[in-house]
Amino acid sequence: MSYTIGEVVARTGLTASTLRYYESEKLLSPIRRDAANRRCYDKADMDWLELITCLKNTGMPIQEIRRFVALCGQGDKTLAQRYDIVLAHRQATMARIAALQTELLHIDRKVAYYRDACAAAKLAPAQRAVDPHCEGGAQAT
Amino acid sequence: MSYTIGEVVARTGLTASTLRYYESEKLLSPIRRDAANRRCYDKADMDWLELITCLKNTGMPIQEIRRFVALCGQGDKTLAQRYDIVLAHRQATMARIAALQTELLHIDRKVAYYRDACAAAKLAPAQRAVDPHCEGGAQAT
DNA sequence: ATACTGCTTAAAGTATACTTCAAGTCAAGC
DNA sequence: GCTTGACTTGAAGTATACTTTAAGCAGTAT
Repeated sequence: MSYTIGEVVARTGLTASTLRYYESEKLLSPIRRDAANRRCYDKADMDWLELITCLKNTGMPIQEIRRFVALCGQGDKTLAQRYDIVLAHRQATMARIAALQTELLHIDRKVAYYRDACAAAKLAPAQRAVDPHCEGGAQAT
Repeated sequence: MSYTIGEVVARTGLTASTLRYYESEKLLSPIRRDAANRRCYDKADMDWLELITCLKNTGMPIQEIRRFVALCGQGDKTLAQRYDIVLAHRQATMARIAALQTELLHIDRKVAYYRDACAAAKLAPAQRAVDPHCEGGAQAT
């Protein structure tokens, strides 16, 4: 069983151009073709796509994904290298999550600030200074 | 008390070019200059930089940061709009964290797979098939 | 005086990741 | 037979976010 590029578009949300681009960039091995030279994506291709999407979504650049995929094509002698890559990528992803959580606290403070400021503005309209480039007089940044 | 662009570079880790770029893109209001036309960043500028960096790090595009900053310069009449922006951005950031955590599970499985595969390869070297573009025969993607 | 360091500008260049375009092929439906 | 729609290609174009370049100025060290 296999899928046309249109079906893969429908299933993955990627565009056909992106799928061809990934193939041209060797993120995917050359996709099998039917008699009319149209791409036939099989289950294994879909699995690769899912992995590529995961790595891409977690911030791995195309170049490094390509490097990883290339190592996968070279057999068991590259297992250790691939292990190093996924391990480092897990660390990077955890670090990214932790960083976002820290930044989220900053954003939370902004949300609280504006919630209060909006409430105050409704109670006392036109009572506040207009300070160019600053959200208010005594703001906690 | 204020800082030269070099001091800001040292404190923030941004480059001088980036600082000038942010100013030219109106993410910062025009920075005050000394007698020799050199930029003097004051505490308020540093606070803005921190906020901009937070928004940028959490994936807000320059264009939207500029829009937010512009609203900040228009006084209390834009408080509600600014509240909407930071609220939406908090949602987006939480969604991003959740998505990363889901992807992390996928990566964790890869790490476990390679850990085992490396161990197995050491015990039984050269016993495994070389399958182009696939990490092994019975792999759980 | 001169060289050096740190800053200034506008404009052009770069990296990443696609996206769009133009022209063409193929199979199916009318 | 002819149109339509989904696909094909290589090449050029786009968006974002900077970075680099070239030329020059101000203040300090020798």
